[in-house]
Amino acid sequence: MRTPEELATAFRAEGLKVTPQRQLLFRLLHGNEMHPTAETLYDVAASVMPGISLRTVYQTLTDLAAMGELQQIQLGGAARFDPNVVDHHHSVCDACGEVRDVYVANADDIAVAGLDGFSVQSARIVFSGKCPRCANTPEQVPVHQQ
Amino acid sequence: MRTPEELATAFRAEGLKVTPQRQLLFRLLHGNEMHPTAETLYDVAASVMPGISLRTVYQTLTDLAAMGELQQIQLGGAARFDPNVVDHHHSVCDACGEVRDVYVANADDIAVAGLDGFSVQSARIVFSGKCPRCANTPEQVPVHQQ
DNA sequence: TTGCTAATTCGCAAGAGTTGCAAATTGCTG
DNA sequence: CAGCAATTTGCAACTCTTGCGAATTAGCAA
Repeated sequence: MRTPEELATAFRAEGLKVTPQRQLLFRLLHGNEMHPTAETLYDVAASVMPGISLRTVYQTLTDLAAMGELQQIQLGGAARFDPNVVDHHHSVCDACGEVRDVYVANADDIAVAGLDGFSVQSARIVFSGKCPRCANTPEQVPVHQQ
Repeated sequence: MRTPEELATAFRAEGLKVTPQRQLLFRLLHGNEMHPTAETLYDVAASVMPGISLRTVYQTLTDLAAMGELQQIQLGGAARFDPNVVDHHHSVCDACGEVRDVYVANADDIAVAGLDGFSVQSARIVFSGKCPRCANTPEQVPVHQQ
């Protein structure tokens, strides 16, 4: 995702308005590595700007995703949003639900059978397992949030 | 997923009962390559056994998934269920929503950075793009079902 | 600066997908 | 064949997300 300033320009260029709500969300998302859900982001936003609505957060996230500034991750439950649009993948801890970025070096080298004629636009890998923290703490209730 | 007969035995071995509803679902799922949702499967089941409830379909799918007989695929929208538990991955058509099985030969060879300490239990790849049929029919309304 | 207009915000209702619950039913074991 | 625990069902409730309409507001031009 680009900087809040660049996004402001990009939004105006598309005829979209740069409201205080959006500026706040731009700032909260920029460089954010927590893979927040709409609700999580809303909670943080609301603590800074009490009147903001969850509806607006959804709206802005949708806009950003449509502009390719955000990657939307579906893992079951609420969608996660990732401002990191560099080619990368994700790991998900089965115990605590934490999502982290993972970089796969030779992803393009994988040999594939079965997609005859299918034109691949993107490939996304999700690694499931236990994060270092949870690997040592066997029984734990999934939090599904950071 | 094992055969309906083997599943019947396996269920009884776990103290679970083998009801007509479950037997029907076992049969409908065995060798099924359509990656149905719970609702889709329910529709087919109900056409054969009119009284069956959607709740029971969810229940049985959950049981089978917990026993490792079914792979549950989250792509946004309703969950898909795949009785193919051989190591494989999936492609999803952005236009029609069709899900197909994809076999990745050297999936274990991929070099990964960023999962320091994370113990991977499974890796799932989803390829997005256009299926052969939709690649030639540019503008189409997504059906998200077969 | 002012006014206009289209975009946005916000709250609520509604929609999709899924799960909890309790009463009635039914496999399975002895 | 009796008894019990598992299952089935229907419904309500719950989570996540989107549609809608009225009130507000950013951005542009004069």
